[in-house]
Amino acid sequence: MTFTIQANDSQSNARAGLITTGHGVIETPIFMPVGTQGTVKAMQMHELKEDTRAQIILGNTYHLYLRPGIHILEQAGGLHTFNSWDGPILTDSGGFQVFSLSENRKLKEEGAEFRSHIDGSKHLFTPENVMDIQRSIGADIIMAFDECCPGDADYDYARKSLELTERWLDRCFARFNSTEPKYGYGQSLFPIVQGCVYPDLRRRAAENIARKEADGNAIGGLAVGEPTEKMYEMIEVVNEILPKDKPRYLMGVGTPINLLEAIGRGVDMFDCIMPTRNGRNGQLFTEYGTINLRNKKWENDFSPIDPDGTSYVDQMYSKAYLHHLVKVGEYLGYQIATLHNLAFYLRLVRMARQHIVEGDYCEWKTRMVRQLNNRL
RNA sequence: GGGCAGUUACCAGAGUGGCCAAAUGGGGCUGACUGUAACUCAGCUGUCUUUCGACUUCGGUGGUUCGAAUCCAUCACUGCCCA
Repeated sequence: MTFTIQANDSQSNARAGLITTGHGVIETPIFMPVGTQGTVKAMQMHELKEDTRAQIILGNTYHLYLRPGIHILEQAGGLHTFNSWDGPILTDSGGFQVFSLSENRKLKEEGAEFRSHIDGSKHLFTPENVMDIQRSIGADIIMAFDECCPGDADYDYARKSLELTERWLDRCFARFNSTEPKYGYGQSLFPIVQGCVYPDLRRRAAENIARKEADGNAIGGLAVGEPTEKMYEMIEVVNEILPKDKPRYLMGVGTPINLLEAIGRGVDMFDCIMPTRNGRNGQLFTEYGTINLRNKKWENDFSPIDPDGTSYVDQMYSKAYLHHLVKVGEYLGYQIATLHNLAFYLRLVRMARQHIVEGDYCEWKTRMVRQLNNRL
């Protein structure tokens, strides 16, 4: 995997670049749709590729390990052939499930012991087997196994959590470096900066990770309950230290405004469930603010879903029709809303990229943030 | 014509003397959702009031009772059964 920077913004830390993987090139900054269980919910692969113009999607180690199971993915020849997505894939390590399934797990030095949310069965995730599993899934970018520390953790907890994550990281690299890809194309391991909202912990974590000289670096443990300003502050602290010539991935973030703010602070990659889940729950994102489709006000608004939208659904269907589909719970409603939202997120990062290249990113961002804040 | 069962809020439906403005679903309105245990979750849904609270309700009317959605009488309507 290689990363080349094509343009730097003169007024901010924003940059436009190209990531080259075994499954093609990614133009950054980029948003990566989340496809936890081997599918971006409600989306066909051709819709992802042609209509939302996604360039890379996510999968999740924890979910894919439970179902369909690693042996099936190996028999299939990896996730790409299994799900028919021929572009790049990134897998999360299960570190986020250490956080979100915290009632069903036990942390130990060796790893995290989980109870399956499906059948209650016990499983142990270690840095080593998480690397092996991600080798078997065959993602182009695989993530270190970490503890995603809650945003409101106290300093002592955050420090201990970070120390564990750092010990796990060394074991991740040891395993990763002593194993080979299984399907004939390269894989890259991204370490994850933790440290909660404490600048000194974040700095220490970033310095440690910078020394690993990984193909790319991730910032985790943000947007997990801390104030947004803290998140921005932590991104600044960390990006001072993380190598400038490697892609930076802000995990799990976020709102359209979060993306623009983070891009301005030097982040290149994002993923978030927001466009997909919120879409299924009736929220649309547009350049002029968010729309709650369930609201009565849309029942007789026959204007297009998004006159500025680039996906065909934006012009084809009216807000009133989509309001109806969402209200009655029709599958098509979830599909249209998801497609629109993903297309919007991808268009947003393309616009960001273009303004970085053209050199007016900051002015554009200021204008956009004001609009995006609206509630329509 | 006779018998039986029933009539509760937008709908369905519980409640059969005080703990009832009345369970629970659905529907409606609003909100939440940030590396997906999420097509999920939360709040509100008689009237007035920000809250406390006040007021008006359980087919109609009239009773019994300190007190009635709940008991009695009667009328109306609905369903089923027998002629």
